[in-house]
Amino acid sequence: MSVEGIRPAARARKAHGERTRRGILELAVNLASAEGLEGLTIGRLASETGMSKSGLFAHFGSKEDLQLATVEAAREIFIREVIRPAFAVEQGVARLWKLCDIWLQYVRGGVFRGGCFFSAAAAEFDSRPGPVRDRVAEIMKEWLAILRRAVVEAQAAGQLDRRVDPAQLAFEFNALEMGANWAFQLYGDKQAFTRARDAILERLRRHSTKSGSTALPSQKGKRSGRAAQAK
Amino acid sequence: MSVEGIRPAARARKAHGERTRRGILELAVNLASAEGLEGLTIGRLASETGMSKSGLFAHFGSKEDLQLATVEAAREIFIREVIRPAFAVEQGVARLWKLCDIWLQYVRGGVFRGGCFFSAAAAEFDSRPGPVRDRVAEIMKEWLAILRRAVVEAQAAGQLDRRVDPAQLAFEFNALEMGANWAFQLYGDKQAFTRARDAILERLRRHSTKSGSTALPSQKGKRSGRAAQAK
DNA sequence: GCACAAAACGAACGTTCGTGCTATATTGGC
DNA sequence: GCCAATATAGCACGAACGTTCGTTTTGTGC
Repeated sequence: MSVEGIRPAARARKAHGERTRRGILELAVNLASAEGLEGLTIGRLASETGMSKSGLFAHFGSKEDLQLATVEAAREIFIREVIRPAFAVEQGVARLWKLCDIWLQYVRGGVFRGGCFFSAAAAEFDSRPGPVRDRVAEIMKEWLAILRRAVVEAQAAGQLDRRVDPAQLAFEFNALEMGANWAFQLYGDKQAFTRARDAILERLRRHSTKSGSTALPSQKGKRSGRAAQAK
Repeated sequence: MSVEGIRPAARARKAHGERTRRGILELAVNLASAEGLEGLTIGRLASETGMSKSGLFAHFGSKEDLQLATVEAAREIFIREVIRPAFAVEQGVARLWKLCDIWLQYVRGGVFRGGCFFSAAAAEFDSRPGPVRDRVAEIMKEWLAILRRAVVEAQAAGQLDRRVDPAQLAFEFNALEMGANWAFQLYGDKQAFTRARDAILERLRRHSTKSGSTALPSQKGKRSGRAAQAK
């Protein structure tokens, strides 16, 4: 049923529909990051796009499918905005640092209206079993794995102390980032980004070998590091 | 309107109602920690308590009042379960550590079905202005202030390096704790508690003076610290 | 220009939500 | 044991939810 046995001949055409679908999802991601994936209502989304409820609904078979599509769209944005730029940098401490730094910028810069989409989605669905929860958990595991791998690569390159546990460091960095997101969303506290940044940098510096620490930004005055960055 | 101009004469009596109200809120807190404060529906809460919707509703003037009362009830539980036990310990590094340790235990032990009530509530309401959001933000600020003050006291007692920024340390500890909560809720990963614990302890030890470090648990083998703790 | 499928629409469905009204138990003070 | 206040129940409401249906518009291949 639904969109399963697609349309053998058509399919290739799919002229206009794909574009509107993209447009819908773009809006959906932003709405959901602020109001939650459950608070993302079809009526609201319809009026926001200027479409009718039923017209919009036809693009997805059910609300759950809409939620899953929204999660997927958010993942692509995340990859484009965070992962890709960080992977443009060479392996090692440099990339590890870039991953964290860009993440903080991506939240601070308001790529999503409600802060990190996945932090919000994870909190919302962590007690709500189902495909949405599963997919969100999977995606966040991907992110943690990327962080962990970056640590391992930095160690392999001789830039990071081999005694640090990659999973432990990934956990800590992720926690600090999400902590900054939390403080910013709840209090509008931009200093939280500096705090997370400082904490991560401090840890990176402490465990870096001489060759690794050249990949880190130069140490400015202890206080408030790079406050001028995005001002 | 609602419960504003209360009941001048009565009020003092308030015989039976208070008990049922307590009972309702106890259930409400647990439901809300799992399904969210918005997902906490009056009908659901009524059937869960065996009351009628309207009977239950009469205890609170509106859903928002119910949410606020639920938040307050959660705060009291948090104080009883975390703050009070930690304040039974003497000021200084010992209390600071106890605050973090008990927090982790309180989440791990499942005091609330859905993990830390306030992490969930903050994530849910951070983009939803109103009294509920304000109150939640206020309560979390209290918590951060308690952490910060514990750091200051430890410094005043000469147990902690005076150069560390109390707000920074409070931010980091809080982030690590919430990170552990996140990992546990999403993956059931109990190791996350060990990770947060290790990270916090490591930081405490590094900044402790000789007299301060005696207040910390003895350093067991680097690996997995106190895995046996609650098993 | 005709035919046909994709895309969008408008109206309605059954449910559930929060919230009022009104009536009936239950209770404490005299 | 009565009275007033409190506590709970019953019922109905308007709105919003996700979803379905039949119809109309739109766009292209022949």
